[in-house]
Amino acid sequence: MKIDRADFQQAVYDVVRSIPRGRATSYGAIAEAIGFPNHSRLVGKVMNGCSSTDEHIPAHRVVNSQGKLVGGGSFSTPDQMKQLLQSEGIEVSENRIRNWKNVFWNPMEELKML
DNA sequence: AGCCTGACGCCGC
DNA sequence: CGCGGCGCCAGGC
Repeated sequence: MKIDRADFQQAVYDVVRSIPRGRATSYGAIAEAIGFPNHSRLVGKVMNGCSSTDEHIPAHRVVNSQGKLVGGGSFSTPDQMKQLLQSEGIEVSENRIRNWKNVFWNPMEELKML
């Protein structure tokens, strides 16, 4: 099944905007939540363009499955992502979220019942 | 159409 | 625990 760019992008934004402050999720989790388990990379692609949109997307709350802050390159500075997370109370050490297990926010658990 | 790349993820070493 | 390989799919050349 082919994926509609706009639809996929919208779905991703919708999920990301639903991420509570002080929490974070992963690309794979988002992809799974919107029904495309194998499209984690596309989620990343979409997030790459998040800066190009007017929607205020908390892109900094999206990291990889290890809780690592990959993607800092799309921010003003690589540390921007880290700073934003820390300002929300998320502890980050060396480009990595501490307590990732606890900080992780599963979109499926929160959105599947909608 | 073929080839390379990428904000990923998992498994092996 | 870091590194590398492979799978994944869409997009740019």
